Amino acid sequence: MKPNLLAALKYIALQGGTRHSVHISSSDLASMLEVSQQSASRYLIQLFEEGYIDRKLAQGGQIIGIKSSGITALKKEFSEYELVFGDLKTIEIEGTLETGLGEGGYYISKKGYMTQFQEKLKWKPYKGTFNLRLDESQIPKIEAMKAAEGLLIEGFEQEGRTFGKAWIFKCSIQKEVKIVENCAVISPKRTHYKRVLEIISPEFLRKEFNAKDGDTFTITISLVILK
Amino acid sequence: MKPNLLAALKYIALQGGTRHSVHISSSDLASMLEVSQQSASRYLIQLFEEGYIDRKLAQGGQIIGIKSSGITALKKEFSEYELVFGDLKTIEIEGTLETGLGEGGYYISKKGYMTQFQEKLKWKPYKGTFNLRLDESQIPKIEAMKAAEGLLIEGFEQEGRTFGKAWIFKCSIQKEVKIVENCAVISPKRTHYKRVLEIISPEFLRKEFNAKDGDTFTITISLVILK
DNA sequence: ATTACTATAGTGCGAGTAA
DNA sequence: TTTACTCGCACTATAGTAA
Repeated sequence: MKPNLLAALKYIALQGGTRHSVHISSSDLASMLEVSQQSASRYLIQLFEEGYIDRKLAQGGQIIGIKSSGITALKKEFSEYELVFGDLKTIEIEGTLETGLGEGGYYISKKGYMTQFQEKLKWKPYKGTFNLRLDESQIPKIEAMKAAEGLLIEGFEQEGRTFGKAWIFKCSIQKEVKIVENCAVISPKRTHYKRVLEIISPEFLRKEFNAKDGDTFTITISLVILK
Repeated sequence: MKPNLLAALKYIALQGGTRHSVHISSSDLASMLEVSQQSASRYLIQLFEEGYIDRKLAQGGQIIGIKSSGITALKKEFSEYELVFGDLKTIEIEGTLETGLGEGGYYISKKGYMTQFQEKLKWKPYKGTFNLRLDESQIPKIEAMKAAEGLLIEGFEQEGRTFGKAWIFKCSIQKEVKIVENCAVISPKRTHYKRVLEIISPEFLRKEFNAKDGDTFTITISLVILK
């Protein structure tokens, strides 16, 4: 759906069009969108032809109702803005399992991290990480997660090396009908963005799910810190 | 700002552009918006020229940051969608005082309504209504209010006449620095929309505010029912 | 790989106007 | 008042291409 048709549809929604029929004239719409009456009229015709609205000409205007496909389009737009500005409590992200380089496992097994995990999560992570590869389309969700505040895991030095700060977010992980609660996503503080999400859990998740590389999982990340 | 420039700006925001600089190429943007690389390039130039973004060409793309005017534009869009789909707790509406026909006063003084007001609001309304005339631009807010659930005032019959159902919403009313809490908006259940908001209060508001017709007031309506 | 210019194709806009 | 058609023109999009 083209942006200016969506803008027209939004105007109808603002008049209450998602909840009941509204009486609108093409010149009302025109002045709101700052286009000519003719263009507004054309927009309404197009919205109708593309199945987003019902319309019926009436005395001094038209009676318009937004159809379900129109509401769907508006909601999709809203949910995108919500990722940027809304105060979301959970985010669902989809990814496919892949075998890491063992790096994640190396890092988390460091005592400096491990003691903090146990203290803050109240459970002891299994020694490896569960790595989900994400699609480009999931970047907005990752960004929304990074904008929230997780539990801070402090960095430390060991053997002359620096191990950086990280945020952790509690999450659940799901494949088909099976769900494992009490997992956590680790998000290194410095890296800008990454296409792989590292998850820790008290369980050995690969075995728990009987999973193989390429399997699709959905994780539900909690953005609120529950003490 | 034109809708398709806003759509481009939203894409940048979804990549995290409201919070930090992001690396984006014109072809990334092009494929998201389903336009040519050339058009996407032009959009970015326009967003820059109109002061919505900062940009700097870089290896394999460009580094883009959204400037405050860009964030303002996006937030405005978000707040409009919020009126339609968000679960708002309060809404602020502006209107100008006008003298009603005495009708509102006649209705609310009916015993059938008055006893319900006292029961549900815990105060006795002053005998008249305070009428604020609204601008067309406030319709979305009125619609958002009507979509919420207020306290239901039952209708009744008297002397062969029917007095209809209505919703009431608690609100405060403000002119400049003076605020009066404990007011309520009455919204008749049937009328489709009206350009006048009727407010009741335990006080004689005109006197309280030393107000005259045409004065501008802001009311803050609470959409959550506090028992 | 990029960005983004020029030139052309095409879409969309709005004035005029009929119903 | 409406809606919405035709039509001319302008703006916008894209192909080709240079840097």
